[in-house]
Order: sequence, then C-alpha cells, then structure tokens
Amino acid sequence: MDNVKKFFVQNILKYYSKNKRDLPWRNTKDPYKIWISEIILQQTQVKQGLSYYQKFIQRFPNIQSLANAKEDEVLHLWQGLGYYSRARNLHFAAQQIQNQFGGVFPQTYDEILSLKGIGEYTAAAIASFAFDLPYAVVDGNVFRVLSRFFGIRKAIDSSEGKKFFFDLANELLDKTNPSEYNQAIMEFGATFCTPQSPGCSNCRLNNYCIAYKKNSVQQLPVKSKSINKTTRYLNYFVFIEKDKYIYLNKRINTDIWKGLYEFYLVESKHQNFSLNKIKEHLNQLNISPQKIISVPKIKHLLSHQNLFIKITTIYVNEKISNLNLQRIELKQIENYALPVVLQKFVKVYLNSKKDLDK
DNA sequence: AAGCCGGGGCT
DNA sequence: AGCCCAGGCTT
Repeated sequence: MDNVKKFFVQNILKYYSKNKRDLPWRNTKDPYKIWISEIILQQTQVKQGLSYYQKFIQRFPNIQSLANAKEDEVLHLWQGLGYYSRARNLHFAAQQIQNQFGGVFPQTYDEILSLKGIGEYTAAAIASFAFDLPYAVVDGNVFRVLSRFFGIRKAIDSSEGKKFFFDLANELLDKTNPSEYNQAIMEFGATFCTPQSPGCSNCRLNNYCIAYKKNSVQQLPVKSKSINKTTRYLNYFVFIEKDKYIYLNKRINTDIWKGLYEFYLVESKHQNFSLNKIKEHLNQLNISPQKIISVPKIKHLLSHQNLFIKITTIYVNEKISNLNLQRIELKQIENYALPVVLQKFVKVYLNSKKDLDK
C-alpha cells in the first residue's frame, strides 16, 4: 500500500477514536443485535432508527423470540420505518437460522450472506463487527469518502464502479482490526464527510484529498441513473359500522406497503374521486351510506412515487360482507400495521372520537 | 442491468 | 423540489 493510502487509513482511525458516537449496537458483540441494527440502518439514518432498535430488541431479545413471532407483529413494530420487506425478511431469516443453523447465528461470511435480506454490505458488517473477519463494508458513506479522497469519478451505480470501490475498500481494510476500521470509515462519512456541507476546511485529510484540492467535493460521488417518479391517485373508503367496527384490507401484492393493512382502496387514473363519484361507487357496491365525510386531499411523497390520497369515511348501519375485508373493532386498529399516511388519519380520527366522548 | 421498495431530514 | 440515508430483492 502506498503512503497516501496509509495516511488515509491512519487518519480515518484517528478521527474515529476521537469522534465515535456511543450507540447501543457498538457496545455488544452479539451478532443478533448487530444484525438487527444493520437491517434497521439500511437506507435509514441513526436518528430515525434508534428508537426502533430499542423497542425491537426489547420485544425480541434473541433469535428464537423473533422466529416464533407472527409476521404481523414484526411488521407492527416496524410501522413507520418504511421498506417493509426488511421486516418480513428479518422474520424469515430468524426462522432460517432456527432451521438451518440450529438456532445459532452463522459465523462465516458466506453463511451470513445466505440469509434473506442480507447482501454484501450487511454480511461484511456483521462478519467484521461480530466476528472480526476481514471483509470491507461498502455503503453510501464509503462510496462518498473514497470517491472524494481518491478523486474517483466512476459511477457508484454501475457494475464497473462498484467493483472498483469494492476492491479499493478491501485493499484499504485494516486486517488487524476490521471492525474498528469499517466503523471508522462509515462514521467519518456519516458525521464529517457528509453529502452536503462537509467539514473540508477543518478536515485532517484535506492535504491529500483530491476532490478538495480540485474543488470537486460537491460533484462526488458520481451517480449515472436518476429515479423515475410516478404519480398515483388513491381513494380510501373507511367503512365504520355503527360506530363500533371498522374494515381493513391486507396488502398482499407486490407493491408498496406489502404486508401492511389499509382501508378499502379504489385507485383512479387521473385524479381523485369527487363526491358524486364516491356516491356512484358506493351504489355499485350496493352500500347505502348514513353519512359521508371526506378529509382534504393528502399529498404523500415516497422516494419513487407521488401519492395523492383522498380518505372518505363512510358510516353504515349494516354489516359489509361482499368486499373481502376484515371487520375489526374500532379500538383494535392500533394493533395493526398501517402505512404512515393512514396511521396519521387514524390518530386524528380517534382523537376526535375521544373528544366527543368527553 | 434495471426497476422497485418508505419515510424523515436537510438544503 | 431534490437529494440523501450503515441496501437488497425481483424481474
């Protein structure tokens, strides 16, 4: 390794020794807890994931408790965190460990990688953090830090670019302490060499940082693809029967929010339903409403979809049995995992109910 | 290889 | 309004 690379490694380690945050998953070698933290932190910042980690570990302190749980409960704990396949895969993988590894968390890179929901990054993270194995992590932080310091303009979302960064990261990896070094480079990216407003002028590495010297920090890392956003119009019918029951649908198709619950949904092509359209639709369903109340149209933004959502509460006096919906008691709804946008609606609705009861 | 999958925070 | 985040799975 040349002197610039040695300089890089030494200063990354020095930065970490002086600036590391005290995070719960850093105070353990338990591969289960490290695994949970890594899944939660995929595409998720520490600030957003920390409370989920705490309650997840409290409810499921070990592999067995997670494997024995129902998927609905795992999703309920995950409610609001997004990318719900992570929760479904976590549950599935816990059962994989029970069935294929005798309930003991696997201790080799290839076995860890074989678990559902664990890719190259997470396998390297667990292998190095829990078992001190020499596998370099390559995540968004590593792409950013390496591309800037070494001035690499290869696209991080191309096959060639990924291989290049992967090889470089493994060359730089401190084999004497892969756990410390892997966490150091990610911490440096997460807290100092940040996407916006990095601390370049005070950076201990800036003498040899190519992006800093060429004034191209803002242009790195390079991404070639841009995401394509689609717009959808969702019309939700919240059926309330005699002020006591509410009707839910479980999303089972390959689409957003798979595994979560929602209300009766009619998707429209160009715009949300008008009141007349709603009445027309209820008529087709053979449902006679006692009262119809819509909330103002909601714009809900996902990373790749813009959702325009109209939620209409339909009060009825008779049981609805022709729509293949689950009929539950109103007060039980807090036990079901809902998308955030519907969870917020329920919270407002239940709060107004509480006010009425006073 | 490309497309898909959430929600929050920052600028 | 656009980009980012301790990425991985499906097609």
